[in-house]
Amino acid sequence: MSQSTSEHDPLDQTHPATPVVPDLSGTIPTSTEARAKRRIAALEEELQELKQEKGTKQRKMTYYISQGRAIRRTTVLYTSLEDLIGENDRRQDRLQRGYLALAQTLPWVHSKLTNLDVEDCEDMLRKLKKGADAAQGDDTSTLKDLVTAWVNEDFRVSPLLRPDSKQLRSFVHDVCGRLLCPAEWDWSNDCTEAWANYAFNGGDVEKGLFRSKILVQAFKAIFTSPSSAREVEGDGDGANILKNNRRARQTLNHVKVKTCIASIINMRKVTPRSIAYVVCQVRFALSSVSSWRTVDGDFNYEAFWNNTVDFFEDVPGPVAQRRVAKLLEWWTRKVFGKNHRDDLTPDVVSKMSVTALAEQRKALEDAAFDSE
DNA sequence: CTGCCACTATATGGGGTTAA
DNA sequence: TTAACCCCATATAGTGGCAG
Repeated sequence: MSQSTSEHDPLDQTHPATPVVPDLSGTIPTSTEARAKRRIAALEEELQELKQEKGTKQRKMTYYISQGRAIRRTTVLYTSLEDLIGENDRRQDRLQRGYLALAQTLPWVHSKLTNLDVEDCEDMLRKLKKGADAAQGDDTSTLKDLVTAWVNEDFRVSPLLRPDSKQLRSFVHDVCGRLLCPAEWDWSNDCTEAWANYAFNGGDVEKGLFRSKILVQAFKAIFTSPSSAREVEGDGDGANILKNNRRARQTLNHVKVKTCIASIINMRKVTPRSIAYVVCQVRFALSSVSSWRTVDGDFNYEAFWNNTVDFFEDVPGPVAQRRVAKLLEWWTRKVFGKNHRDDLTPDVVSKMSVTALAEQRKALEDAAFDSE
């Protein structure tokens, strides 16, 4: 304990109780100097790599052409390369939205990146990562216990799941297998942890998607409290976050309600990325693997996470957009209760700021390219 | 290819701390 | 006092380098 407190920089004034979310719409994401330093480091690395495989540059044309021969054979038959690259750029937006999500949860990071020098910056990021991984591990272990309890309770399974061992989970176990099974497949007619009532409606893929009880339970266990997860039922609201909360709420909320993760990290509504996080955690808890791996057999967690985030953030049209917004509202109501106000959080993630960041990134890359 | 070693990431139990 | 968050220590699994 003494160690972690002593590590706090006494000059560190960026630990405010009520952080101010920076306005990213018009500003440069990080200080030009710090960014330049990082960029230089990256370029130097690149240069070294290029030196090692010299010779490719002289015969640029033939090299490109001969390399291009592989594309139809292995990559795409009809799609134009421009479309392909455009698609990749679109996916890159996910990273930028990620930065904005970071700025939302840790508003002080933005200015730190601007003001600290490179070494302090690296140190900060290392520590942030440490905390991030630790919290993830904690969630994994709590869910390992809780998920067994929920599955045992709700499905009256005959080989009861053991909280301390994952041997019997995954597809070995009928219920786990059913919950894990991809929707398009058929595991005794109904599949997948994500769906409401665990039934997948073949006609409308989205119907009930991301509304299953176990997901809500897991979400509440992580973001409000393990005990609050017990009170998830049917279509009711999650009005009782904690018994302890009620009194505090009645006396109007000047005082912080009992600490739960959501209030600690200043999360006032359910976000796409938090759902994606929970979905992956639950999927892992239901599986039989004992250690996080990006790829588990045929299943790729990273792709799974990406797809989930894109489902919410990268929405094709206005109709789907409305549906997704509805779903997020449903989640927020489910987790925080129907009287919950979420309009206190400034909406940093605006189209404006994403565009601004995209332009800046492009300018940066152009500059780097020109300097070669 | 195999065995060994070093290193990193993750899992997990336990205990400290805190808010109500 | 209790529930729950947070942190630490330790064990274990995965990874990569390297010599034989």
